[in-house]
Amino acid sequence: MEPDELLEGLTEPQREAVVHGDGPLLVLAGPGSGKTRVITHRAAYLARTITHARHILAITFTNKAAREMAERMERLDVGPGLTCSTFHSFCARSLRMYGDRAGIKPNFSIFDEADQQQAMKAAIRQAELSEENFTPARMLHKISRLKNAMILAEDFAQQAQGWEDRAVARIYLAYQQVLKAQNALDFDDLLVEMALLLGRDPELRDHLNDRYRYVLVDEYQDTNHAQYLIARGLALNHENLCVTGDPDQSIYAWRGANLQNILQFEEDFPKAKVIRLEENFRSTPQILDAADAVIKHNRKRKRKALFTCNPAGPPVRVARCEDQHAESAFVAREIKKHVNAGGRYDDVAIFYRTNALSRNIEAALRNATIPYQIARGVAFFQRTEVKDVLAYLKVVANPLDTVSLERIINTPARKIGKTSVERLFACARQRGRPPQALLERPEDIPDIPKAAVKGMKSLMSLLAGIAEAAEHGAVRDAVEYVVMNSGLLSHHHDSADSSAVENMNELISAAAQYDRQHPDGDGSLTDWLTQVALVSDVDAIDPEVGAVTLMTLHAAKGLEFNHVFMVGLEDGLLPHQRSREENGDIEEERRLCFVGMTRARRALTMTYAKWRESRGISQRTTGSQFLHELPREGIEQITVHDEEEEWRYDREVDEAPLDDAYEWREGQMVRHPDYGTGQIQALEWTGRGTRARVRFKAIGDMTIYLQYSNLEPLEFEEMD
DNA sequence: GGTCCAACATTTTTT
DNA sequence: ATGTTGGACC
Repeated sequence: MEPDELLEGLTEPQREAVVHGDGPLLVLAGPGSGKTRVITHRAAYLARTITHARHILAITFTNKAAREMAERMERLDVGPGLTCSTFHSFCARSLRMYGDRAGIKPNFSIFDEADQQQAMKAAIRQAELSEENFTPARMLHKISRLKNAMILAEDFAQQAQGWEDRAVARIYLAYQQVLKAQNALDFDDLLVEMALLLGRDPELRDHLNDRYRYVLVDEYQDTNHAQYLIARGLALNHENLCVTGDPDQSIYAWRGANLQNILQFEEDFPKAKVIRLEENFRSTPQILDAADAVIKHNRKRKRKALFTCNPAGPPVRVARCEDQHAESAFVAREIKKHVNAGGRYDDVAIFYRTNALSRNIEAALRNATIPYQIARGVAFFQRTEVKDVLAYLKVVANPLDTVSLERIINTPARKIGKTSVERLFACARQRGRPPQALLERPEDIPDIPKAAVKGMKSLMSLLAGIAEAAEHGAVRDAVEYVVMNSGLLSHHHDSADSSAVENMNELISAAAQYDRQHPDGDGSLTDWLTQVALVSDVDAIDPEVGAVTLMTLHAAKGLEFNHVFMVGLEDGLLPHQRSREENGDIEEERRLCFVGMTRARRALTMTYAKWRESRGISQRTTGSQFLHELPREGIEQITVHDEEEEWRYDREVDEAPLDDAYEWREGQMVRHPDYGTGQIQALEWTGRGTRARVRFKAIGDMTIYLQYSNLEPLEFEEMD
């Protein structure tokens, strides 16, 4: 392919971004503006003209995005040696290669959430604080935020003010000690250590700068400070850093993403060229207008002109449903209609704010025999039996990994009781040696019952067998060896949950697939474990699987579907209640809504339920304020009733102003059990919920919180 | 060491 | 309402 062919069919700004040669480049790309196309064509163009594929590094946030990008670049014939990777896997790989320069052993374990939890419990104990007051989950979150901001344990210990922060600092220090002792890094450490390494080791930095002469970071608006330092460090010498992103799609501030990274790019890199991609090639004008109307309500925002030349499509629909059952049944019915009219299941996606909302939808889809896939890739790897198998392999790969050792030492049972385990760990601490080293001679550990000694010996020979299998064979062989010889198979075979055995077999298949991807024997157990540790929810989604896709709004970023349903558009759900509480950010919720809406190509349906059941109780809801922010025109309203097991809905296309879709609106007549009838004068969304100023006929103006009052909307004919 | 029951919380979003 | 965890009991 000739370089010029790569420019065919591109708009002027797209073309400019593709041909931009050396120097920093910021591509501000609105939703559906062909960003991925620009990135892939740019990489191919660079590889064709001024560099080689092996000097190009593209960093994304999910494996799925990395995989897709690599495939698309391959199709453009970019050449061999290109690196497409997520931040985390790039860091993990680099640290395995170069970490020894910073005292990190190459076989380090990567601790997932459950592992972190265990390590944190140990740390809290070590810091002599109670799990009651310092819950592991909260501490992990706090420490994660600190790490994302590159505040190390030592730094924080120095600056911590007040009793609580000083306690957190002690826990942070202890936690890092626990990880260090186990030769383990958590997700955040991968970034932190890489950023530190780049900062402290100029020689390595130069080496990497020379290897990766063109660095490309996607979704730059979601980078945290550590990721920012990594991107900068990788491009320090050549400044060939191309970042793409959209401030309006920043949805990870809660996880430490720093919007300033993208907003201040031009100040960071004064020579930066800035290109705006504002033409949308994805959605209908109705969808784009609706999304634009919502996002315009954000104050902290740079104005951006979104436009599309796409032909008009059906109106954006807002469906008010009686309750969550009516809602999910409506969605299922609409999907059926779509398919009966010749549409495909994989045209359709359903988004929700919280994972808990998927349950109803799933039930309705199953009921209607609609095939669906759900973005829950990590769930598989969190299954007990899968975690067990992996823990054996992790112990073999990294003998210092005590969290994993503790998991498997007596699973399946080999007569090593809780007390024996405690004595083993106590003895290890006392002698300053790792527990697994003591297991070489279990009879030397004081007060261990004979049976336990025997169990420890059999565990050690099992581990030796796994190590042997891992050394000589493919990863598949090692995994299979664990499943076959650990006793886990029979342990789970007669358990009530028959899927356990299937899952272990599936894990073997996953390893086999990995082996096939590494036919030259360049794969390794450690590498596979890394890959497995870094899978994300969306990674499991196959866009062409012939099924409806279910996912959270967060997971939806970067994807697109012909028909999108967004459910649960309710006050407290989207925007989520938590965004109202301390340091919450309602604007981030609005961006989340914007991201969801702009995933839709042809059709967008937003639903909400008047009654929603959560935790066993049904509660009256209020429509999301974002619905009120939709434009006045081009919206179709649907009311979904629940009538005698027959789901029916009425339509009022464009006949009434949008506000009629909601029972709570200015001018609405209402009845209060104590104050009688009145009219809503004003509505306001506050920290405590939706607040209405009502002018009652009998007593005058009152301020009422909708969710706490038994206010009832009155139909026209009911008014006195 | 395994099973069963009761108490408990339910995590917004995730690499 | 439901799933998880911890403790009591076998």
